[in-house]
Amino acid sequence: MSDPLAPKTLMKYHPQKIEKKWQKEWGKENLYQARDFSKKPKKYLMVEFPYPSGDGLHVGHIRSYTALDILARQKRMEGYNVLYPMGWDAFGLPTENYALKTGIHPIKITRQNIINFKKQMKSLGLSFDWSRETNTTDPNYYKWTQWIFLQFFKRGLAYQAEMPINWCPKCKIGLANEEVIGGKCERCGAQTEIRLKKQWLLKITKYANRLINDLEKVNYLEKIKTQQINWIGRSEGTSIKFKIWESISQKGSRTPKFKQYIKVFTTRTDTIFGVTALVLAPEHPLVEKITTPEKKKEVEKYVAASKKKSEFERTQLEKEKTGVFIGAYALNPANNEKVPIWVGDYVVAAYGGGAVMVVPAHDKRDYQFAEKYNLKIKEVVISGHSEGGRQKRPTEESRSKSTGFFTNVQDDKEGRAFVDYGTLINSGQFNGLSSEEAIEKITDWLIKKDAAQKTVQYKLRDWIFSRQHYWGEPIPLVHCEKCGIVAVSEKDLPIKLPYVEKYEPTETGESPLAKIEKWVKTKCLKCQGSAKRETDTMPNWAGSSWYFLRYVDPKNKKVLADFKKLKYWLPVDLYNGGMEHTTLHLLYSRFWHKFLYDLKVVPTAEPYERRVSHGVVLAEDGRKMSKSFDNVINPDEIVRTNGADALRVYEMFMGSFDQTISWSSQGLQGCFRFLKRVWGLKPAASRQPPATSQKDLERLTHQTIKKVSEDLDSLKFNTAVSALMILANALGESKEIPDRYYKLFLILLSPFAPHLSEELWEKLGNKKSIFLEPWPKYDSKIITKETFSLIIQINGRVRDKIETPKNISEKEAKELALARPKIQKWLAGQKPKKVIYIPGRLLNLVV
RNA sequence: GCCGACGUGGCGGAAUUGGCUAUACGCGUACGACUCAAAAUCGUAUGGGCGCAAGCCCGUGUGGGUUCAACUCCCACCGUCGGCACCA
Repeated sequence: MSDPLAPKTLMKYHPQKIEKKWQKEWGKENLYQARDFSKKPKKYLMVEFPYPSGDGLHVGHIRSYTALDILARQKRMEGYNVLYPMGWDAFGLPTENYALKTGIHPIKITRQNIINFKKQMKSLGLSFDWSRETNTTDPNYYKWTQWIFLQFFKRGLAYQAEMPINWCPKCKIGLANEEVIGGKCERCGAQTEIRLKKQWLLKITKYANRLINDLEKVNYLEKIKTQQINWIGRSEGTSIKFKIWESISQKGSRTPKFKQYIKVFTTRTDTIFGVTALVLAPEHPLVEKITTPEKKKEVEKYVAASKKKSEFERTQLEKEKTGVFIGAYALNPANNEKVPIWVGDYVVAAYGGGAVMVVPAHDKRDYQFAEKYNLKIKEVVISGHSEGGRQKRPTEESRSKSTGFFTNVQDDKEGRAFVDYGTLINSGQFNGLSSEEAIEKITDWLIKKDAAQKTVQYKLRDWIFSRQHYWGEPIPLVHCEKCGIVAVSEKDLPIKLPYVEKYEPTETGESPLAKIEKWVKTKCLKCQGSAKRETDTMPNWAGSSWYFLRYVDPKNKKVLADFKKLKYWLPVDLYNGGMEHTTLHLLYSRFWHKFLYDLKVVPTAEPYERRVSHGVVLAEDGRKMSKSFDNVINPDEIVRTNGADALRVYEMFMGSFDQTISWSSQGLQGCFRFLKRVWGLKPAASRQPPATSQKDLERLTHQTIKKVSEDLDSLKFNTAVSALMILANALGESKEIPDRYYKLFLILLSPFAPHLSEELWEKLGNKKSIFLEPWPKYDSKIITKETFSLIIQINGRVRDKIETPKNISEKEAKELALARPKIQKWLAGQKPKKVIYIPGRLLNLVV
């Protein structure tokens, strides 16, 4: 039985009751609405908007949303005009697949899922500004996605090309290389294959350089920058022309002709004297033209076979390299040697022109290839003084060289190519040069002979932008028999997705939209003749590439967002999301933003000032949460049993924000207990505790203000919570807490556990929300004591501590130390040889 | 294979311009209080070894090194995790 004398305020902590109450209350007051052009300084905080799946909110989402919610609440209390919006990235395959399975229309499913997500978010007390909610599937939103596409098209940055694309036979959809994970479709997991298909592409490569250079302007985590740079993969090299020795292929003809040539890209021009073959990708246009008649059958068979393989299969390093000699030869422009031309599927068509020069002695892949087909191996670089100093393993390589490098490699399947920079041999006039020098000099020499060009290559490829699916933004173009491809008038946007019953993918690989004749048939804008709509749709990356702009002005009908408003709010000050989005999504949205910047539609060159990523939340068993493992944590259930505040506090306390972590139900209970203890703290306005203990409490409170404020700035939420726990423990020790410390504690706790804090705040008799209180400031005078504990070490080991005044001198410290019996014991009569004194820290006596 | 990170109690994790006898905070565990009992709650203890005790010694993956002083810096090795995929 409970204490009959206890007042009503000391009832048990029932989060369920107070949380609903305050969520309603906050909703009424519009506390979280951001004001355009407010005189307060602005702060734009953003989390990645979710894909509203049928599974509902994942506890990983909550980690991210809560973290920035805490910052948003704190920044408001610090006097900022905070924009913390939320929206829905709702186009995409899972919804479409689910719709196909159940027969419910994607529009309906999306609507239901959004309702559920929103309900869940509200039950967590997240302070989003719901008046700015956006949805990528809303025609008023995708009108502007289509508008942006039209600008790309009008400026020649959207183009069609017949592309060898990854084809997912299950989803019946073309995938960008970026979407193929391990040779498998990113979405459904089916093995992909290569197909040729006419596709829309966006010329992201035009922005490659700026996408690298402008990283200097922003504050991303270093590893995120590195990821972006590596993905773009800029490399400077040389494109070398190898003339084709055509006479060899023509029986009877004796005089060699060199009408055509093969362009080969290399970063290792210094190895050109070691070239012993060329290999073309199976897709290379010259393969068909220069293959000799007697080789034709064999080559065709090989090319056909390799087309069936996915890029992943073809490019496995472990896999044996295969190829076929096509009967033709080329001329090495450096030494006029005749080298055989092969076709091999380990060469990637889309990179460097789809042709490589084979230098077996200095490239691992080439070495493997040469070994298999008995090509010549010619050594042209040896280990030695290299001015660049880029040699990675000189000892091993030089040893193998001196003991007969190529005689004993037969049994070494790894290949022992010397791939580092070194000194040139067997390279005519360039012998003796370092690789670095040789690259420059040989390139210049070849350029003079008109046999080479300096070029920059990027790993980054243009973004394949069409999807043959229903649930995406229609591409706003029209195909006219007379005029070709014509842009839809901007006035006619949005081109709405037709509402139909059937939207199954077609066997032909065409979009389901192609079957809807009424929709497809239209008029050409130019000649008024009959025309057909483009039936491909956009990938779901499209809508998410610019949503942060729409939050600024979500209802604008004239432009995608008002320029003045953009100028007020941009850039996004802090953008948080999953590590898995730090290459593709981040790159794509930066690309779109730069394009819009060039059009003077947006005021900044970069969209996000600071980007951080949070770690994944794994299941309790350390595996990924998944229905099939039956280990998914349902947030609704936790809110029901322990309350949103406990869930929030636990998600912040569980570990370092950026690190992967396993869920722990017991950890959650610990945080729930913490809140229960907070609930039970008893403030007392009247009686004051003894002055001394009050002083300690005052100091601890100010220390906590400092700690929590600084930890929030550096996103160290876990240690901020721990500081709050320490303060709560101290408050719990004093029977009656002076109410100003109690209040300060509640304010510090409020961003983390908003409902509980608001409730307790109200119980104190406050009429206004705790979130209208200013964020407290600490007094550094109160934090610092006049005394400190001086560490006394002997030979670097701590042997004693003395509480001394701050400004004690070395001499005084030494005298104090030597007077201590403990120290005398350790010294055993010896005199210190050396004394190290760090003021305010320690005294070390060396004997 | 390449790139990046990391390695601290039974567990999640603190502490790194080198310096408060590393392990804050939380979990777990043990014992105790309350209870007929359990749950909840509260209290105490909790890295290892030796010791009755005072105390001493060893301890941040392993082995070396720099330093008065190393979880923190350097070298080598072992291990774990993440990302990428023959980029010429």
